[in-house]
Amino acid sequence: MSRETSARREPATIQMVADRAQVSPKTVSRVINNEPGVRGDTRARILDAIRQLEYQPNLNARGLAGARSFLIGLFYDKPGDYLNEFQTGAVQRCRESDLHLMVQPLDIASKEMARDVGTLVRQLRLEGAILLPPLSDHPIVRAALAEAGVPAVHIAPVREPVDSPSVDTDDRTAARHMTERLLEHGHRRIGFMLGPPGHRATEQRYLGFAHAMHARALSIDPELVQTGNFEFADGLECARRILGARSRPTAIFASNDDMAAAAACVARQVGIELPGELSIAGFDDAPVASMIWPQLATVHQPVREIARIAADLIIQHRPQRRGWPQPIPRPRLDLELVMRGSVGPAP
Amino acid sequence: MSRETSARREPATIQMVADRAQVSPKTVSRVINNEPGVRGDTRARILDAIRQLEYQPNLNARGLAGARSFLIGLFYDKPGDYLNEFQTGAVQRCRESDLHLMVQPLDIASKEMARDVGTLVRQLRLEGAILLPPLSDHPIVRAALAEAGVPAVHIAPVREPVDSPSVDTDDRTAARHMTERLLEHGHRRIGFMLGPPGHRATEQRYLGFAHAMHARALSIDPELVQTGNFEFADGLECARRILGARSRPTAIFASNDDMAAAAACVARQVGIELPGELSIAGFDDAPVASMIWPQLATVHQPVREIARIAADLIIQHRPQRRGWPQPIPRPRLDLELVMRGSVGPAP
DNA sequence: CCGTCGGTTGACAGCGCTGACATTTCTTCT
DNA sequence: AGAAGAAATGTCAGCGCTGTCAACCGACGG
Repeated sequence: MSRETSARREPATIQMVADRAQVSPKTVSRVINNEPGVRGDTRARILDAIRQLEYQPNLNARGLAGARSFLIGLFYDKPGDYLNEFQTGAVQRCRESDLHLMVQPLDIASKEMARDVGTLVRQLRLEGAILLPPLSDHPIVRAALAEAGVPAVHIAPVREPVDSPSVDTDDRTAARHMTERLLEHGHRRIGFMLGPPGHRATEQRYLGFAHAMHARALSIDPELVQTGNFEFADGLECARRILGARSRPTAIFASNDDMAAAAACVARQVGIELPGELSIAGFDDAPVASMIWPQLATVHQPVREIARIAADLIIQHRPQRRGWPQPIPRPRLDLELVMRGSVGPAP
Repeated sequence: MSRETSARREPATIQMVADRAQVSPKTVSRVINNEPGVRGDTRARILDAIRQLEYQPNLNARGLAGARSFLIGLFYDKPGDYLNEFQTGAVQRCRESDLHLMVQPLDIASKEMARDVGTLVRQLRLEGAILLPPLSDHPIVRAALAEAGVPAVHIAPVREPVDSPSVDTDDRTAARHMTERLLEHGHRRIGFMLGPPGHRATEQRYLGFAHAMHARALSIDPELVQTGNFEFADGLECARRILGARSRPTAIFASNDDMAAAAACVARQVGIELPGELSIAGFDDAPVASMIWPQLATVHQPVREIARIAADLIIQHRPQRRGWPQPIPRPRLDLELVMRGSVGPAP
């Protein structure tokens, strides 16, 4: 018959469903949107018709008529495992509520970012936005979202936004615990690899580290605290500085796994045995943590969980439409240590 | 005044732009859609008005009226670096053409997949879909897409779909070259780690390996060829089998980097020195390849490039709407070897 | 028996834009 | 200058759905 695949049918419309179920389109609409005030048998009849016709409401039409979009935006700076996990969790949660996730990388360096955000947000009429760090602290993004009236959820912001929810993890406590573990293993000279400023993660993790050290009245040698940018390549440099210090540490605590892996690399290069001569701890429990040998002791981040919660906040918020509930929700999750081979007794 | 952020303006409509530019909405529409037949000065006037009003066309309305959606779907099975890179490239290309990317994980095991795809595709009226392996060979997904009449681009399918384009890389040649390098280094007993069946990648990579071996009249010890599933954890098992063989190989060629990393891990565990006693080569040039020590020799995949091409195929296809051009495009990219420390002379 | 009321359902307009086609304006040629 | 044709612009309906509000239904009380 046709040159195209044969089974291709035109999609059903709400009118067709209405006809079949002997009701008005409006009533079908009520059923689709789970509105109350439809008698049980009517609903059943409509549901039947929907099933038979394999009807799928047209999102464009729904959005246009209802001034909605069924879209949530996920804004991120750099791709990576974190994004992957987050995205997975967020998509899952969205699907449960008939929403869709638009991913949008935003170049944090670009000056056009405000425009980008505005364009996206207004074209798509996003119903909400999730900001991954370090975007969660970016004033321009925040402003653009606020101006467009899009409710935003901030993930691990350094400064909690007064008027939007945020989702956090207790990195500080976890870092303290990890440091304590190192101390229990007899380590006293411990190096720390900082992430780039502007990330809550690096701040909190260092604070936890410092807290544990000070609690034991141990001093932190500034030479052993170096700043990286959470990336492996940079971590190499950073690790070389720490391991090249006048007095070498017996342990290094890196504020993420990529940098920890870099430290392990450098150690190998210069012939330091792991974990015999040097213990290394990371943070995040990224895939790489278990892909190197010895495997990295680290702190597990329940990223998917965080994502689900973030998406949930936006979804829950929607029905009200008029600002967030008071007080503004700020869930904070606890973290778990994952001890692995990279940490051993001090030499 | 208001309790919300003050600057919040209602978005402009095409009518407002039309009024301001003293033309009809239709002419504004023409400008927005880059249609010909608008005088230069008129166009300029309209562009001006658009700028002044910061007008952003409502995608829902555009889609509804024009039977479009401005959406391209990216379907994948498992998240990972490949997805990350791909997504990045695809989003970039989409933005250049005013399109948006919807990401959709699809559980390849689930029996509901067909329904999921159908729902998504029909609700969103996707303008095109990109299938990442191994989805690119999934008959149910292919069928669901075809039934909905959504043009699809298949990435590295095992069997090229007759009626849709595909984008490929010449994995076979690259694998042959890599194997030749190993041979040049004096390796004769070489192990190979296969990926899961259903991936073109694993097939082609093995073929290239076998080709190079046979060209030198070298036999392949079946005990040294083990099947993994492209994942690290599984690679550990796989590597143990290979390294536990009666006669140990002097090199291992893994069909992806995660498994190669696993091989490196196992080697370390059992005290085999790298690359002194064992050389390892991977494939993909994933981040982990440079995050372990010694760094992995591997084959670089231009994933973003592939993604851009895939998105481009869909975008280019759109204007015609009536099937793909003949012959159906099947770009195939060449791959480059990245030699790194994990490969050295045979002992 | 009628009025009233809560619960259901429907009529209708319109969301913001574009397709098809009509109309106007400018060129060009005789 | 006038006709014919091309180019530019406009008119109008309608995409598929939902908000608003009106209409309807049956049960109940007086």
